[in-house]
Amino acid sequence: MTLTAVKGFNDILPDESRRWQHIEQTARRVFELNGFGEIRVPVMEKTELFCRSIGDATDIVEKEMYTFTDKGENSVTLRPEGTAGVMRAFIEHKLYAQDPVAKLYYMGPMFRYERPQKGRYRQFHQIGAEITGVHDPLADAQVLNMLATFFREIGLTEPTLQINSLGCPECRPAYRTALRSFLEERLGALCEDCKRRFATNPLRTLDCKVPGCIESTAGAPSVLEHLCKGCDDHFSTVKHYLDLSATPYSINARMVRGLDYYTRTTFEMVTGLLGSQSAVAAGGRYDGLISQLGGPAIPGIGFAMGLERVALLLGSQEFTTLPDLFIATMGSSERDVAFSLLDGLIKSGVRVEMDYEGKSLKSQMRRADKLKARYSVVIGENEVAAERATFKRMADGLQSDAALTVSGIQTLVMKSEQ
RNA sequence: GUGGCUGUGGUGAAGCGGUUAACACGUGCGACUGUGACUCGCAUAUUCGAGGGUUCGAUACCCUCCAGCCACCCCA
Repeated sequence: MTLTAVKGFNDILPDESRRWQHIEQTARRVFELNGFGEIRVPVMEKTELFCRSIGDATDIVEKEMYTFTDKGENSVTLRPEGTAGVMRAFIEHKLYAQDPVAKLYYMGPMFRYERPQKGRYRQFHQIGAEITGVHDPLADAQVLNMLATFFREIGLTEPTLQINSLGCPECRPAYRTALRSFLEERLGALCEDCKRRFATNPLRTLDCKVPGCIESTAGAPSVLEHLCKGCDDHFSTVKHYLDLSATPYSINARMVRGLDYYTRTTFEMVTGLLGSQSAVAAGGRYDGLISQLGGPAIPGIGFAMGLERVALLLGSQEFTTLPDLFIATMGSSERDVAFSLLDGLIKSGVRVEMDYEGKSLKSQMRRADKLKARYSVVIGENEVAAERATFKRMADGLQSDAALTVSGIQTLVMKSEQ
């Protein structure tokens, strides 16, 4: 093995790729039904965009970005997430000017320089959606409901919705202070990581996995009890709408997000089936982000889901399409007829296969079987002369005679579809 | 960035100092010279992640490196 892919960058082979297409198509259908339109933004942005949106002090920006200087001496970065780029485009094209409410979705590769592990790669893929311009909790509820619907449609019951509110710049500082003084008293009992978190990001101690920390922080003050009137009302209304739309959820007051821009509603779709990668999709409200990026003071809410993780949850479900017909030929003179048929049938929407290399009939039949073709037909001199052939239904070996023409075969194949 | 585990064919793997590197699946061809699936036969790793070392001899033991996986950190 001389030349291999870059660490953490994977090839998606056809079988896997079909599973991905199924996920993408389902997302498109559900999102479009909700009135979202796809936006396609570049995979690379100016580094500054991510520093200003995600937050300079976050791990993503500090140590996980693919940042380099291009030939024009500009610092550019392969996008580590989607929202920042979408919001940059939103502002750049003044989308708010033509419609106060924008509903956008996107899908594509993201890049983070992390140590690869199950469900986490350096190039990974996300499908995300954003609503901008709506303060009302109805937007939160629609986004959450849409996400839940997506998972239901894709056939998964496993990831479950957890919601929380992180408050706003009004009430969060007070909560931070309260939490900090609570932690300060138990600092000795916390793990090394949590001692560090106490200084850098005290909220993070709440989702530490070390048993000792879970125990010591059990009685920690809850964000939800420190919300200001506005945030509290907002959260209640979100819950109200979720109940109205029968969207199942649970409240997790210890849920923390890794990006600085989140305010108020935050949420995750979590699973216990992916080891440590429990978050399959996550997001939240970001009321300050757009203005922070130099745009108008417009609120937003959105989420992103990890395609690799959804694909893992779908497991080995197959999404292959099988050939309708395999054409076997006796000799080289029949291959012209076969190829013309193949061409005509494909053009009329029939999935056909034939042998490429003039192999023995036995080999061709074996291949027909291996490809799981529904029908097979053998074309020899007699068939060409008579313009009729015997078609064999592979499943049970039943043979039937039909015209050796595109329309003749098409009817035969279509007829047996029901 | 830190830790643990693992590296034998297309795949799953046996072998743990001297073997034709077992077996199974897969793949190709044939038995059936105009028909697949079942069965049977043949073929399919000059080589055991790479480089050193120990030894008469190393896939096996030692060292280094590399890769993969999983976990931590963090995150979708």
